[in-house]
Amino acid sequence: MASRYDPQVAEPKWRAAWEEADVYRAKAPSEAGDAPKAYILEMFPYPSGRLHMGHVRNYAMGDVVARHKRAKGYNVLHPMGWDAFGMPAENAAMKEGVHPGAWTYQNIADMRAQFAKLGLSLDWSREFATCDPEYYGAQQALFLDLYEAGLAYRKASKVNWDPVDQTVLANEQVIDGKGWRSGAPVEQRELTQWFFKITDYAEDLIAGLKTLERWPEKVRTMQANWIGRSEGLQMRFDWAGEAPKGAPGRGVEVFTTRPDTLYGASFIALSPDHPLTVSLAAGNGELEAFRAACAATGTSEEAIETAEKMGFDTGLRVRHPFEARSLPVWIANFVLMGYGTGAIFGCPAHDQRDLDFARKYDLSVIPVIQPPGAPEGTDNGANETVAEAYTGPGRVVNSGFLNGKTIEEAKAAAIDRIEAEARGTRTVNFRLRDWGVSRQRYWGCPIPIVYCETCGLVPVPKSDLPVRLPEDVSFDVPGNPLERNEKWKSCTCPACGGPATRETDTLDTFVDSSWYYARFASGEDLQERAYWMPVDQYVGGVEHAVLHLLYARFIARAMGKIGLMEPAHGEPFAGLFTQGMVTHQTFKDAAGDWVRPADVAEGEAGPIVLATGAPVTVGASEKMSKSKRNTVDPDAMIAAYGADVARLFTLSDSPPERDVEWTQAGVEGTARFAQRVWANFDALPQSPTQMKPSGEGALRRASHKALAAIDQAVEEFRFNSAVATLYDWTNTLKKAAGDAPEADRVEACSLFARCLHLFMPHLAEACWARLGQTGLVVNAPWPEVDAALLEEDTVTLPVQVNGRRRSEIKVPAAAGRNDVEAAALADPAVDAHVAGRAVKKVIVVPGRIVNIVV
RNA sequence: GCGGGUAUGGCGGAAUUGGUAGACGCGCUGGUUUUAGGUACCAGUGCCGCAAGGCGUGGGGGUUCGAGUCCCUCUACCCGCACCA
Repeated sequence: MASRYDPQVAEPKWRAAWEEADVYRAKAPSEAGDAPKAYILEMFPYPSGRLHMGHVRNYAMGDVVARHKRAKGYNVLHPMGWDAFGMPAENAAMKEGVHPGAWTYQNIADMRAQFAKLGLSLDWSREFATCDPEYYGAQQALFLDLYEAGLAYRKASKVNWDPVDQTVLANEQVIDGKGWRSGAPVEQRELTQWFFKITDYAEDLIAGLKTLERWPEKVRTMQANWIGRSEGLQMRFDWAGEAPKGAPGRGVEVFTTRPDTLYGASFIALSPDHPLTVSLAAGNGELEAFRAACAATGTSEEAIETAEKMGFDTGLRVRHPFEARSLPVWIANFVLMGYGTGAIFGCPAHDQRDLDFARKYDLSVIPVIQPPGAPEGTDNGANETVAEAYTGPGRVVNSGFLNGKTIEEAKAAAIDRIEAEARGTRTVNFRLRDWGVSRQRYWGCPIPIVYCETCGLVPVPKSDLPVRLPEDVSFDVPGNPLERNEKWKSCTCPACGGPATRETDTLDTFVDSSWYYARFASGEDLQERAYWMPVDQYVGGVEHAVLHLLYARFIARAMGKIGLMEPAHGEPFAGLFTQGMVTHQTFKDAAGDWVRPADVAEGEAGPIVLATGAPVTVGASEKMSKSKRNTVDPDAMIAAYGADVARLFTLSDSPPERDVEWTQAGVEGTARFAQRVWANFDALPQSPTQMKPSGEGALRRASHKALAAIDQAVEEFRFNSAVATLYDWTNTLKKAAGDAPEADRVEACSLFARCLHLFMPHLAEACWARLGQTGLVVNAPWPEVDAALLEEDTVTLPVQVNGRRRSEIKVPAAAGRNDVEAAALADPAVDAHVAGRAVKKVIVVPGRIVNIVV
């Protein structure tokens, strides 16, 4: 009587066995022997309290890689922890009156229990939460080292202020002019803040991208764009005549990437926030009003798109560097203070913004680049009807000593001359700004600095770390509870013992996640850290392409500089894989409210709400979210189908980098697969033979081919293909049950169980035990492919006539070209299509195909 | 605007990288078991055609004995950045 596999019974049993044997603990470097190391890491979760299907997919992928490496004899580190600081804990505190710490640790406990049920190959002995004082204390020490090294500093600057969360945001956290968490329009405020000097590494962070061969091209490009390196010239336009009162220097400094178009310059434009603009505006009501109008323009995508070019003529003039003429100095709303020098020269013929501006204020347009093949004197800008600036390639014209040169030659020549005349220098500019890390929040890592009335800014001595968060805090009013907590705030100065106050800002939570991988690797032991780093395979969502992944690359370099990590590990993640989301069908009722997919049934005239019969409309399959009511609870799926099925489904239907759609029918298919697998093992004799298989039976060939295919697919992150091969193999095993020798079936099942274990570890243990194995399959070595079995004695070759498949022939694999050709020509179906015509050519690709050309 | 990507049956997708297109799964059709529904199992399923055969990987063109794969060109959609001089 065939038995069924019951995951509800089997899964807890095998998890207990793994735990008892402590199978997933990484070996210390000294115990690892000759085994190479593999550090496999998935982005650690925020402890929201509930696991979602996206987590399941993410961790299932990392688990496949970790198990594969373990089976192949690597010493694997596969840790897990919690990215535990952040706003949701404070929001919960405000809403429910619970302490953020209590809320967070309860969530961690809940999620740890959910994680346990998934049966992941995690080494929990290294678990920590970033809100543990041991962790944030070590982070405070790291901060002090950065301060010592000049990589952390304090300055007053305009910052992005989120009025809802009442905190400062980094540039990376402002999306389309809005706070990344609150969605509130961000305001500009002048505040004194802590910054990390990420710009010191701008060049290195760009250069390092080239070495990251196992990163997605997309992520590397996004980072390169974000850092925004551009080569050009910073130069001065000297004042024509008297310098304006209070103007620093001998002229206006501008940055340009197009020094080849200097002869096309027709105006200078300053940012509304340029220091010269500010000084000119003092006492000038009209200019003040202009600046105010510029500041009022929003920073959203739409506002920028539709913003009218606005200008203000200062009446000042500067000299052209190469020609005896002068240019007007304007103030223009489209010039950003935050990039370059906050001033530009305008070349309307070859820059669209400059052209828009010139047309509006009737400034001259001087074409200096002639497109290739254009006749002499072609108008590409001067004519007032031309509305598009020419930015393509060409030769320089109307440009004195630059005439006739290519754009690249002219750039070099112009820079050489400006440098020779000491008016400027070749410069590289970056878009990247320093990372503002101060947050006016409670639930974060306190910045270990005090302010003393006599000594000023004083770092907290390392021996006094950690600076712990106070427990007695209230969240009844908005703002930072640390700021209001006088008892915590006031302290004595470590230097003079006099009265002092603590820094009340905490660190951006992205600081927490930018070095946790190093902490997992070793705690404080730098030798062990050097052994494990870098992370060999990192797995996570693409939404962190510029935030977390850029910060982590920076901090890894900074840790190299201050001796907390090998400088060679400046790239912390040697391999990166960004997985797609889990989506699910959405439905709405007549009122436009979201309806849970589980409440929908197929009615006679389309989908209806099961309970009421009311019609619903079908929406797109979208990322699971509470607001759209299309989430699927992993716990419910584990209860219904088992963890193995939930895990396998998230990997089976789509390539891992793409989104996968959760469907009920698909999950049921996966559950059927699990039963088919078990049926194959259950069909073996009660005491399977221990005889070695021999010979070259079809089952043995098919099994070794499948093994090789799965091995390669897993290696290349093509998990969906590996799963398809497992399905296929299952069908093969079933068909072979009647006729293959028992020893061959046992061997095939043994290979199968070890492949299956990457994806369905619990079921694989049950299968392994059914084979009479006494050990655990998680400890079984990866099977060797018998290469001899991959080669066939006879091959079936398709035969084409004029490129169309007409027949197939069976020939010995070792047959020579002439024999294959003769066999093909002798085939009756081929002969019919040749139809007596003369054969011009026969192409024989050994082992592949025959093509007869007539 | 700049950058990256995708396009294959009713659906998700596969194709050893230039060599039998559609593996595997879902769905669907027919059958067996079942009191019935469901489950399970068996067979079939790219399109047109009774068949022979023809057509077929977003559109058009090219290279080749042979193209989903390489080249040119066009189109649609998705993602990221965006007044960065």
